[in-house]
Amino acid sequence: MSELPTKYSPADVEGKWYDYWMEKGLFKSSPDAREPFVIVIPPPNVTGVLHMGHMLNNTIQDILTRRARMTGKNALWVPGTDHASIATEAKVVAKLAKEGIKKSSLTREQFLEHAWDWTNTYGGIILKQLRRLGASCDWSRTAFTMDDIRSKSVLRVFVELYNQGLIYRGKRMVNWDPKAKTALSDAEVIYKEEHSKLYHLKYKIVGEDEYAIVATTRPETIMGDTAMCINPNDPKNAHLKGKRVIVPIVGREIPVIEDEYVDIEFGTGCLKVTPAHDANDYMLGQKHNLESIDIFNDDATVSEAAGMYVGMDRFAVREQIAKDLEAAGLIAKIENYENKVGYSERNSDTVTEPRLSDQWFLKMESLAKPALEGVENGTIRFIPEKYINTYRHWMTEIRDWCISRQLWWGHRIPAYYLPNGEIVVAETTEEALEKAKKINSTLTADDLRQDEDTLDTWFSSWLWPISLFNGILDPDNEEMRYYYPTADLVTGPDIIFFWVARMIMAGYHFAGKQPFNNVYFTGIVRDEIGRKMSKQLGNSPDPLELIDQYGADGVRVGLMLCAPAGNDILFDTKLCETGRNFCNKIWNAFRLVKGWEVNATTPTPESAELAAKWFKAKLSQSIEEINDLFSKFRISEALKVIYSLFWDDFSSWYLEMAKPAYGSPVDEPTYKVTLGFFDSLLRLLHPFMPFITEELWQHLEERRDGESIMYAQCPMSKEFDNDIIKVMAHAQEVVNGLRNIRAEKNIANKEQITVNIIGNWDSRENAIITKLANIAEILHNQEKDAASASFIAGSVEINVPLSGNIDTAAEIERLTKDLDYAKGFMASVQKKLSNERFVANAPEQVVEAERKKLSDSQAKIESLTKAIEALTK
RNA sequence: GGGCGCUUAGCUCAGCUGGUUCAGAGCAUCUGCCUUACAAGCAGAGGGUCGGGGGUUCGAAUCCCUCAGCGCCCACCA
Repeated sequence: MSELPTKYSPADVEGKWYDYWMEKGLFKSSPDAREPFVIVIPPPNVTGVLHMGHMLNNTIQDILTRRARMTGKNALWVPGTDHASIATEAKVVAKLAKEGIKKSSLTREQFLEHAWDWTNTYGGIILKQLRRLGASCDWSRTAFTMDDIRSKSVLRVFVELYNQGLIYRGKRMVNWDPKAKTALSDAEVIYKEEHSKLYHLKYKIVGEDEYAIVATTRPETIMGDTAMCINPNDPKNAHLKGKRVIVPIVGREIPVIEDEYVDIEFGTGCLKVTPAHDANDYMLGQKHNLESIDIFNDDATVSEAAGMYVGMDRFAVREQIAKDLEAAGLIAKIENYENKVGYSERNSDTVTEPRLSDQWFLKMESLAKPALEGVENGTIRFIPEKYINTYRHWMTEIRDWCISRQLWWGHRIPAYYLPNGEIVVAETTEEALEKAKKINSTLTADDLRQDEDTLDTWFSSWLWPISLFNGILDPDNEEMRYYYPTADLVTGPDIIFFWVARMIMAGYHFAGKQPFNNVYFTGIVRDEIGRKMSKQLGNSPDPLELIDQYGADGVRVGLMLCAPAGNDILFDTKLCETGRNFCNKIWNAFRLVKGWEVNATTPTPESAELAAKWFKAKLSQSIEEINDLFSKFRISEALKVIYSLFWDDFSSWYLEMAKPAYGSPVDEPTYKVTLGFFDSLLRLLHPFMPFITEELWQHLEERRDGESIMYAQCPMSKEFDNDIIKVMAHAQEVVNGLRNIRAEKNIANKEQITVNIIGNWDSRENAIITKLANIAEILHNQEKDAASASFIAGSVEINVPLSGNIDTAAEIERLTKDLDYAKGFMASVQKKLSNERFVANAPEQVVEAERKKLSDSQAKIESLTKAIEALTK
């Protein structure tokens, strides 16, 4: 192996092993006797490309899946994509527009053809990109929210819920996206704080020369005003009771109504009521039986009904009408004002418009109840737990879900209108006709008109953990029984309501059980200065370029090093360097070990034997720690433990102790035990760094065709010798002290030194320090040389006689510094121990520990004092 | 307006049920090394009154109160 290059080259390795895993079918899973472990992927947008958020998310899923596989479970990670109705339809519309084709000039069928073309061209790129990351998904199961099974599942569920009376159609005030020309659910509106203006408009009181002033942020909606409202308890507006006022410019007379909804303190206490364009006004309109004038078209241009400014855009009208009002002297004042403006989640530059329209809704209350219980009673665990609060809050205040969208790309609502206006709901046209015939036997298929709307994308993804196993269409199938409920869900907290909560509801409602046991919420990936990574800002590195540059393993490690659960991730490409460097470290450790010449007759040196004993214990200790961290989903910390185990304990200490002198062969037992350690370390590392570990594991010894570290078992911790760990820790302290003296006294590593040990000494340390600190001779309790340097390790003084000149003054200064510190330390311990209440109240162990501290520090002070005395002679 | 969370070394963060794993890690900085696995490396070093104030306790980074700053989520105040 010595001919191996000194640097690890991911490009030569990653593709090779991914192909191997695929060829040998190692990602595949089917039900068997083992315990199942399932993760379903949060389906990315089918036409999306991989960004850093996906990288993080999927790295975690892969780590969990690979680890489960290595602990004997039948691990399955199911991949798939989401049709993302609004986003995809918007992209297709934009593409057609570029080609000079208007959506309105196409039939639904023609448009869908274009959409499918688009999907087939760009679809699934993201899944291919995931392979570069090393994702161990069972690709043979790749699903799409609009494929056959998933589509049928959606329709089945719609019909079922309709029959259960949970789905209804109604005219409601909904959030409207005037660009996509569709309704949105409440969750799809994002409110942003904005600087706007508060216009104080003058409404002339009929029959008087006085004006009532109304404050509004939306003067353009005055064409839709059908009342003015005051609070009946408002003394300052009492004179308006029963009056009528004239809408400025429009000239329409409207009544003044009274309702306690109005905030007396806001503005003048007068509210203009526009029932068609504000949710609250709509409520007032219903209550007071007001006329409703819809002054906007579906694209938010002014409609004929407004009677003026027809065809203008809502924002242009606002400016124009402000000017016109000003000119007419009907504006009392204009103030700067901060308010929240709603934007469409998927068309982020589009301000949503409250709009009255016929939509389909799903009643949520009964669905929410078991879903809330499942999380509260711990059946479903949230990591981190803080999101339980968020979830509870939303679930208890849940509102009905607007599930219809005025789009073509999606699952068309399986509702059919009869000529008399009645509705039948059925999974297919044939069934619908049958049902319709029961109402009117003379009807034919042509008499039925299917609803034009499609369903919210989330109405398919909420079924994902069930529909992936065909659990909607065939609830009691083998896969459902085996794989459901799934183990872990890994997703971002930003879709806790959109997706997580709804999946839980669907899980209990349709499968009778929770869809998953654990939900791991990742953080949001931000750049070095804390900004969310986004295309617009251009601050998101291209994940594939990162992989080219640092290797998939390097990027994975880089991401995981900064990714504790639930915390945002400030991502810096520097971290990928750390990851890449770690790959090199592993690579070079391997070069060292595999480069050893083995000799069967060489006896095992004591240092190597001790090192092996120690590392064996250290390994078990670390495995325990790692297991514990994994059980708490502290994946980032688990990686840090393994990282340090490999770099510090294995490479810096173990290998240095075990490696044979230059040019000498290694003894066989040491070689074998070292390979064994390496094997264990690779297994521990594999979930995090799949490629390099496979490459080296395959080199470690001859492997059968089809064999892979993917199925090697994760090392288990065994009972370990704590004593040897303590002995080593002390020896390490001594070695560090000696290295320090070398550094300070400029003693080259090649130059051997003599050590004089004063105090109690465990002879096992001899071999270790001799090997690591290049020691010629170890003396015990010898008279100290005047020209020598000392330090204290534990309660032992380590004295190094220095043959050459020594800066006595500097040495005294150094030792005095140590002495002062030790004295101060002892004083604080004494103070504690002389405090009667401490001795009386603190647990025995703690007091005992303090006593030990005291005696240790006394010994230390004694040694230091002697050392200083020796120098001052 | 309600809720949640954060503030520890120059930077990013660990620090679980108060007490030798309590002041830590990585990166950055500085010093010395091309020591035959690794300069993408090795060996050292410096650096923090744990956001401010108060309290509980024998003992507080850790528990409580309060103030300040930051972030996120929810909510129909025009």
